[in-house]
This record gives sequence, C-alpha cells and structure tokens, in this order.
Amino acid sequence: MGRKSRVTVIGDLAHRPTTAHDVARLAGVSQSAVSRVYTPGASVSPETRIKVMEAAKRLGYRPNQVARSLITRRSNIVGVAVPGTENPFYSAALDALSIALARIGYRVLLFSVDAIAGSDPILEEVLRYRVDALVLISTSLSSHFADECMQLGLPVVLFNRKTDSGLASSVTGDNLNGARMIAAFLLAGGHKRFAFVAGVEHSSTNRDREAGFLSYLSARKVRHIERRVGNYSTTAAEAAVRSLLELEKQPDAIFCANDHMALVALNVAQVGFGLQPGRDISIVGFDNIDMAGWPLFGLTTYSQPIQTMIDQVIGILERQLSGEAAVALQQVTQGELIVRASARKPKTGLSQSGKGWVWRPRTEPAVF
Amino acid sequence: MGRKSRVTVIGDLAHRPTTAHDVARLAGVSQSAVSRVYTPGASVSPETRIKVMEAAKRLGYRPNQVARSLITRRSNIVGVAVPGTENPFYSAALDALSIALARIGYRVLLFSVDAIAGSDPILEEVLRYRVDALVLISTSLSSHFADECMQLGLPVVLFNRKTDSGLASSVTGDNLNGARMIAAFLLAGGHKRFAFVAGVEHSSTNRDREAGFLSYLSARKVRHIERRVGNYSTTAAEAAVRSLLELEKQPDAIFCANDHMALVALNVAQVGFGLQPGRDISIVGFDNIDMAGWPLFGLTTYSQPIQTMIDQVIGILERQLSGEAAVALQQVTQGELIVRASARKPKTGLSQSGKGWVWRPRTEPAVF
DNA sequence: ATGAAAGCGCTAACAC
DNA sequence: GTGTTAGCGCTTTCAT
Repeated sequence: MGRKSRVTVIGDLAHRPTTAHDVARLAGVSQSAVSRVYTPGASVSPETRIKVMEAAKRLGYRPNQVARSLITRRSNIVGVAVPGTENPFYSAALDALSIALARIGYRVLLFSVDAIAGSDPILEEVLRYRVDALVLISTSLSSHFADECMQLGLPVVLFNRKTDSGLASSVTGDNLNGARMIAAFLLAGGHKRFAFVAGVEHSSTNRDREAGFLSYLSARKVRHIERRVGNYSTTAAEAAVRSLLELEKQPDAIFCANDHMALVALNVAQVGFGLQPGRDISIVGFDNIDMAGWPLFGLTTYSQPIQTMIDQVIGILERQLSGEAAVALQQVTQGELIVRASARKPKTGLSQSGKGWVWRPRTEPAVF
Repeated sequence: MGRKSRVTVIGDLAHRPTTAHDVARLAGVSQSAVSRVYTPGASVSPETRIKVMEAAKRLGYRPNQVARSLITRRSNIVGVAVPGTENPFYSAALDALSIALARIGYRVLLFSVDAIAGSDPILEEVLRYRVDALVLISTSLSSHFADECMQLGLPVVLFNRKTDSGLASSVTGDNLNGARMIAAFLLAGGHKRFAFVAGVEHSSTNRDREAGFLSYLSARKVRHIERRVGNYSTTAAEAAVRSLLELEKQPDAIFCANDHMALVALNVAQVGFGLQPGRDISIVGFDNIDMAGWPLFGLTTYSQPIQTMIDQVIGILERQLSGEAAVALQQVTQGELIVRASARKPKTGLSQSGKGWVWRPRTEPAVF
C-alpha cells in the first residue's frame, strides 16, 4: 500500500494530520501510552504523561474522535431535529439544548426538517453517523421508525411533542391544563365569543391545547367556538386571524395555539382592524417566548419553562445513555398563566409572581 | 478479544448493529461487494446489487459513516458556530445554512458559543471530529486559530463577520455602504440630532456600520452624534435607547446597528416615551429580519439578503472542499434600504421594489 | 505502568 | 465485475 503512489502537489499544505503514532515516536513511548494519556482514568506515570503531552503540543496533535468512535461505539454526538426556526421558541430550545449537551460532553448534529413533511428519511441519514441519541424538537417520527430506534437501543426524546405510540420519551409543557386555564381565564374575563387559532393539525401539541380549551368551554355551555388553522406559521396565522376579525360576529377572545401566532394576531388586530387588545379584544398565546414580554406586545400567555424542560431532556438522556433500562417516560412540565396587557383581566385570581402577574383559577380546573 | 467476557444482560436489546460483513454473508458475496453497492459510481452487476440490497433490507443494514470517514478522511460534516440565538437573524441564517448544506450532502455539527467569550476552546473540540469545514456565524476566531486551520487545510468561512487577518473567507452584507445610505436617508429626511446604538464593540460588523454612518455624517458637518452600546442584546439595547431618549436634547434619529436592537428601540420609544416612530422620531435598523416587516413594527432597515449570502457561503465551501487552492475571499453582498413606517420619509429617492418601498440616494454615496 | 497485538467497520488498491 | 488484502487511527485486552 504505497502512500507515495499519490503525486505530491507542489506546495501542498494538507499534510496528513498528526497521529498518536507520530506523538509516540517523538516521545519515545508506545502508541498505547499516548492513548492512555488522553483517556481519563487510565494509568500513566507522570513522566510518561509529560513526555507525551510535550510531544503532542509540538506536533499539534489532536486525537481523532472518528477513530475513537469507531472502536468505542460512542460518538458523543446527539442528533437534534428542529423544524424551521421561524418560531423563536424552537430557536431558544435548540440553544438551551445545545448548551446543556455541551456541558455533559455531547455535541449536536443538527437537522433542519420540514415541519410538515416526514422526518424519517433525513433521520435515516443521521443514524449512519452512529449518534448516541436523538432529540426531536417539535417533530415526530413515524412509530415504525421509533420501533427501529428502540431496537437499536438508541434513546429518543421528543421535545414539545408526543408520539401516539408512547414508545419514545417526551418532554412537553402542560398543554392540556394550560389551555384549560386559558379558557377559564377568558371566561372569568367575561368573554362571550371565543375563537381558537390552531397550529399544525394533528400535532400532539395542538391536539392537547385545542382539547383543553374546547372541553373546558363546552363543559361550561359555551357554543359556537370559531376555529381557524394557523399552522404555527406567520402567513397562515395572519390569514386565520384576519378571517376571524372579518366575521360579522367578531370574536372577543382569541386563543392562539402558540405565541408566535398570537403575536401575529396582535399585529392584525391592532394595525389591520384598529382594535386595542385587552380592551376591544383579548388575545392569548402559549409558550411565553421572550418577545411576548415586549411592551409593544404585552402578550398574555401560558408559559413553557424552556430551561426546566431542557433539564428534563438532559436527565432522560443521561439515564438512557448510561445504559439503564430504556423505559420511555412522558414528562409534563407545568407553566403559569402570565398576565399582560393583551387580554382583559378578570377581577379575581391575579397575583404577583417574580417580575410579573400570573392568574390562577380559584380551584384547579376540573378534569373532564 | 473475547466479546463474550461481558455478561449478557437478560433481555438485552442492544445487539451489535449489522455490518457489511453480515450483509455479505447473507447475500453470498464478498464484503467489498456490499461496500460498492453503497458507493456511487462503483461497478457492481445488477444481480449483485439486488442480492445485496435485499440482504441489507432484511438485516436493517445501515453503512457506518464513522468507519467510512476514518478511511476516506472526509466526514461530510461542517462545524457551524452560532452565538446565542436571541437575534433572529442568526437563527434564520443557521436554518438556511443547514438546509443548503444538506442539499450538497453535508450535515451540521453545531456549536452554540458565547457571543462575547472566545470560541477557540470549543472549536478545538470540534476539530477532533474531523469536520470538513468550519462556518462561523457572527463569531470570530483568533488569528492564531485561523492560521492553524489553514495549515490543516480546513476551510473556514465567516458569516456576517470578518477577521482582521483576512486569512479566512468571509461573507458579509454591505455594512459600510448600508450604513452610509442610512445616514444619507436620515439626512434627507431632515433630521438634526443623530444617535447610534452600537452592537458588540470591536465586532467587525459593528465597526463597519458605525464607520459608515459616522463618516458620512461628519463629512456633512454633522456634529455631536450620540452613541450608546447595545451589544446586540435586548437588555443592553433597552438601556441604551432609554438613556438616549431621556436626554435633554433627545435625538430625532436613531440608527441601531441591527434590527433586533431597533425593534427594542421601537418598543421603548412608543411604550416608554409615547413617541410615534416616523413622526416624532426616526428609528432605523440593519438586517431586515422577518419581524421588521410586521405591521406593529414597520421598521425601516438596510437588508442583508440571507439566502444570497448563504449561497455564497456554499459556493466558497464547494470550491474549497473540492480541493482547489484555498484562497480566502471576502464577499460583500449588497442590500437595499427598505423603507417602512419607523422613520420619516424623504421627499425624493423613494421607489417601489417588489412588495415594498426602497430608497436610493441620488448619487452613490461618495467614498471617503 | 507499559508495550505488543488484535481489531472497530469500512474503503481502496490490486489481482484475477 | 468481483474477491482478496491491507490498512484508516484509535482503544483495549493481555503479558510483562
């Protein structure tokens, strides 16, 4: 196997990177000694360590993680799928996740997937990289795929989404109760004509938020709740809200399935229809993204505490990566109904919390 | 090397993944035949191909990209560094980049780095993964590090940032002319008291935007330009703008070094000080992020066409990855001054473009 | 504590 | 076109 067979380009700077062998030779030790120096907890004498580290520095040695992964069968990489980051909630989540993973020694192999289309083919690709785990942010995978991952012993955590099968672990906000609480809040505010702007149909998140909202209201004999689909996107949400506000019987309370759409709604209501949120109409979102707190918006919303949720993801991952029995678990994180200016405030139930106001129903919303 | 030495856990599902060998045996061919089936352009007979693919399907075979990378010395992975994604411009860029890279067969290994702190140590880590290239979004690397990458033959592209050394390629918007144009625009609008809200000090982007703005104005005998630092962050920008508006001689025109800060400024001016942008005060940004076009904001801004810029990144990458002489090049992408409601409109120079209005100076801003 | 040797799963000559 | 063979750079027994 003559390496020399390849013609040497004149001035070729792309030398072969330094290997542990090179370091070993320079340090006058064996290659395994070099390896041990870079293996936490291996037994190396101080002298050897010094010699190796000096040689390594001189040669600019960087252990080849690829070779290491091949043998250890751990890449220290977690595959992370995110939908397009139009929605700031996802960006924030990705950010927090990436930082949290870095802290426990993992890198992120990123996959931007079409929110609507299936993510299976691209995930198929990821698996070739032997990622140690998969985190899917607001993206589902077919149950068939989930099965395969489980058989491979590959931990999968869904963030802000659940699977029907329940095979994979999931971390979500309290969609059901949050939505109920929003319904209760709007009802307490004296509203009569309700509307719901849905996110992506059939997404578990939308399903739960819609179910919570509608079931609470219909149990209180509220009828004729208008419904539009906003797909969690700017353009669809704008059309949805516009169509609602053009109704003869204009709704006086709109619950948008996430903050991003609610902010769009705020724009349409104010600029397009001259309505003042909180007075002429109430608009509520879900997520509590940063911008919801911006003065110009002042969006009332149910919070999903990203950091807490990410911590739970990390917890699940650590447990599963350490080789424990991979029991799928569904974590639900409670949030709070953050009260700002975009919706009429009920007379009771408000209390100060931290730097803002929150609302709590007199009694916990009943379960239906 | 007894693999059996490890105690087999009862119900252990983590089998050894299928290898090319397993497939070969089942298909009754050699292992290299299997390899060839998965190598585009290799010569395999139709029969062999069929046999292999069937065996592969039955066994759920997935080629091990790690092993492949070890020998080919190409990981098909690009390391991408992003600062925290508080600024939507970065999220959008990451998104577009990730999609564009996927199209040419590359994955993204992500690094969320602290915008301020040095990114070198974490990048050091990345190199162990033998990434084929590095894209740094709004993040610089020390020139020492750049040198090392060049010696390694590792292509580095800076997005929205330049290095002093000019060793690495860069793709940026037209910061200098954009900022000049903004100055000209505000001057044409009849403004007298100017202010600049800077981003991160010493970032090349901020430096150029500031230089363009200030030099244009001072060449026109404008004196006493107020300056605050907003660090591209929400909180710092808020304080900066607040301090400007509390001035006895309140500025009547504020240029914020990016859109994100300009949106914050819009919030502060309207809600905090009861000023109506476009009438009482002019606020201009830089980037033209999606939200700048939202009705409630209507931010006048100089655009940085993300897709075009990303295409340029891809172009540079493709050229360098194909092994061409790695000449660093600095690409500057022109944008447009998008005119919306947040700033007073000059009498002349406006024209319709696409779905909005743009402004162009009568003559190109002179070079100083 | 250290070195020798055997691979991890694959690609790439090379012979046939 | 296909099988054989020699590694890619590392970790991990196993002896010493």
